[in-house]
Amino acid sequence: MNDIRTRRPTKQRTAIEADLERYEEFRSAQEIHASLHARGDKIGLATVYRTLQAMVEEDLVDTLRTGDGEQAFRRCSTGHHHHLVCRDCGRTVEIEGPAVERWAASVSAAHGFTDVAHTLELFGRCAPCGAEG
Amino acid sequence: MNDIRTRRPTKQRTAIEADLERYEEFRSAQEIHASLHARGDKIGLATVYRTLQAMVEEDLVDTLRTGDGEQAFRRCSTGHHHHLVCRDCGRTVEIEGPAVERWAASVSAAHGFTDVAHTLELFGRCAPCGAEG
DNA sequence: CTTTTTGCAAATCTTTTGCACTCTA
DNA sequence: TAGAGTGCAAAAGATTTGCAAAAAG
Repeated sequence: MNDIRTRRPTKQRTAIEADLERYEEFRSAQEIHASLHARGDKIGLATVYRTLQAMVEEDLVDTLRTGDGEQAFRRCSTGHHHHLVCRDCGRTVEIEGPAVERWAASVSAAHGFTDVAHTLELFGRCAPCGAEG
Repeated sequence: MNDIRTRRPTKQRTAIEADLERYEEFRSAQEIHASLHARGDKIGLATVYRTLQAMVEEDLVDTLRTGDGEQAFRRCSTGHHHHLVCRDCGRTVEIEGPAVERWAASVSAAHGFTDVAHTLELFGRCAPCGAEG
């Protein structure tokens, strides 16, 4: 296990951070890798994975699994929130749920659990897709 | 694309349905396959995948991705609920969250989404593990 | 007898790992 | 120079697919 604070600011790492900075939404490691190559940064796929994984551990990026089995990443946004994803077109809406946060905290406490985190994603069909479907 | 209604009730399909019936929680295809073999049903892994996939399309089973990248399945349950899992010992508590269900419904509606499903899991440390940790 | 379903193995795809090499501190 | 970080290719794991054999209608 590496100490997070000893990580070196390499060209690759910097490029990945910059790339993440340019996007708000979740993208798969493969997409980020492609994005980097498109910009001319020849970074190995393995490095992208390793760096992204490290960033997750450093709490610099959020991660989730797509319904497709891919792991997706995005830079940590300021506020903690969840997603409402259209299962047809992939359109994603960020939603905040203070109600859910409160509920999660109280339920956890009621069962004696501490240090609780949660994952919550909503999948549905957005208005446009529902109309044409 | 096959017509759902023309699917034949084979021994394998029946065994998988029976196995799903015996469990309430989500299990990976691999676990279900192992479970079947443990009971003496020698069903090919590919068949398990194919059948499970078909059942998802028929809305007979729910599916989600684990943080591990595996796809998990369970029979469509009568009572919808979530899980509070101890990240140390794995102890799992089933929790119902009418508040969350309501919240999810209203948020979805507010954004014009229909046919919305959600996944919600809580991960923390249970009292015993927190005490000794 | 015709068509669907199965099993097996090979193929895919995403992610991880081994290792020699490069670059930073 | 020593050790962290990288690239490449091979390895792992989960899931899918091709195809001939078996089973259902």
